[in-house]
Amino acid sequence: MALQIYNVLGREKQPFVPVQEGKINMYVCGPTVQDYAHIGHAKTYVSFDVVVRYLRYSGYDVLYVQNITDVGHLLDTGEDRILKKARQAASSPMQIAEYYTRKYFEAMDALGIQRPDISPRASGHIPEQIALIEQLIHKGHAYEVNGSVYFDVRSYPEYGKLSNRKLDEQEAGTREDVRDEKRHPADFALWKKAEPEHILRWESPWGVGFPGWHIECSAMAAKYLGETFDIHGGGVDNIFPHNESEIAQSECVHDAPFANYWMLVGSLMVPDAEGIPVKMSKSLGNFVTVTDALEKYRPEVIRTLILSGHYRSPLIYSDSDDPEQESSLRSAKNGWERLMGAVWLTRDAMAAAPEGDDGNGILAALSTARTRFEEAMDDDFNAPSALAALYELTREVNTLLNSGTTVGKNVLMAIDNTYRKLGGEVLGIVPDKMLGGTNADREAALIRMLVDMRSEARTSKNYAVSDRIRQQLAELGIALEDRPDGSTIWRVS
RNA sequence: GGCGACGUGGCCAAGUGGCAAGGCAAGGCUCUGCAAAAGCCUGAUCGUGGGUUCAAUUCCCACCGUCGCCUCCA
Repeated sequence: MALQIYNVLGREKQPFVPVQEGKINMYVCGPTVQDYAHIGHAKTYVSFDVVVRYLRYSGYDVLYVQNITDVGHLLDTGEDRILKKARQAASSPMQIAEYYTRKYFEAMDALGIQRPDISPRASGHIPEQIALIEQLIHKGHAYEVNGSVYFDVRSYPEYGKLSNRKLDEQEAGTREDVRDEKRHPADFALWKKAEPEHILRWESPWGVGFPGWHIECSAMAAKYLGETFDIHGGGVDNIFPHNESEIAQSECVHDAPFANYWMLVGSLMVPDAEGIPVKMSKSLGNFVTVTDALEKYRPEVIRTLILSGHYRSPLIYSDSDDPEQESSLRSAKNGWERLMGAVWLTRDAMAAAPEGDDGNGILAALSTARTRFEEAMDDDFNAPSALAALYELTREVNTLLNSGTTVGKNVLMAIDNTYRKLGGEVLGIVPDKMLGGTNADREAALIRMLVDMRSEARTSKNYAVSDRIRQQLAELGIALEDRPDGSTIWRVS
């Protein structure tokens, strides 16, 4: 089956047809770098990471652009967020933005998210934004008032087509101070005049000021991907006004469709005091940073959790050390460990396996798994269904490898390759190696040595020694498992 | 109030007009020096009430409930 994508523009699953055959231009709204990245960001960016990985796996040449918004947005009070933060920290705004930009990349890297091909900064594209605004004014879609420029929503009849909103049904804007300047309450700022105390400021044809929130995405998407590109992604919470306004600006400037397919990711939810799920967000203060989550769980586990739900659905994030309490993370961890158990078993067996095709009955299961996996992913990137294909394969692999029959090296390599491709390359939940770091090989050899010594102790029924080795390794996070054939495998727990 | 999404076994979660994937948890079993792991077995009238149909969890209507957006948010 060919790739189908649920297009928010039209609200239906559609066959995917790129502008240029074999090539995909894709833009995803990035973060505003004004605080640490939390698990909510992780959900969105892991989801698109897997989308990009799968598209590449499918043979597409993908150009993936994700912006960094570092010019700040307006607060209700009219105060710039980054500016406010800078004042608190007594640093310059760009210093704050740079700090959180670095932290953002660190967090995403740690989650195994492949970097976008281009991560353009809004602050580095002020001229492009000004150029767009000038064109909008020239074409009658925007107007200038007192050094600020607003988009005239009534000049664009399609305004609201993404979020299904009608102008006359919207509540009037609440920002009293700016409402007077607007011709229509739904008009939004393209350029804002900077008050004297506002440090983030740039020269423009309308005086000193700073760009509105939505224009940077229109400017950078057009610059790197062209007037019309294939996929635009982001979180659903930005469907209005942000995404809607991006479309309006871009289509009015270029007189061409902006993005052909809109993919919006469901929000990450966290139970409140009553156990009712609410969106994780900075303003509610109910967020868990990526860094904190990674202190307790491996990145692959967090990815597994995120992929256990469809990208469009909200996902409940919960964790508790109390075994009686629900923990979606613990669930994900246990499932992931079972899957990885099969992977380690396969790789471990490879070292001593005879050449040949013994046990090649599993090849049919590998083929089935791959087919089911691809069918799931082709169907609007149905990761939970794809994951299920991997879990079913895992049962068959475990059965084979625990059956005591000989399995040839070629067959083991085929199994490993399937996990590497689907679980590693596409989903990013199957690491290449058990251990990371520069001394990984040496460490593995040392562990192997202890395992061998323990085996000798067991053979001579010196269980006091063998159990002590196992116990002490366990305390270091290395779990040993004795196999029916007398061998022992180890893994990081 | 407007717009949108959703309600599937204890929890999470796919899915289809025709006997309801998968994961976690629980119980039983097999294997085992112990441990661990793995495998097998056990469970759902798919929110409620109508309607369409030979047949609905799947389509339509109503209702109840939950969440999101409408203000900064991925």
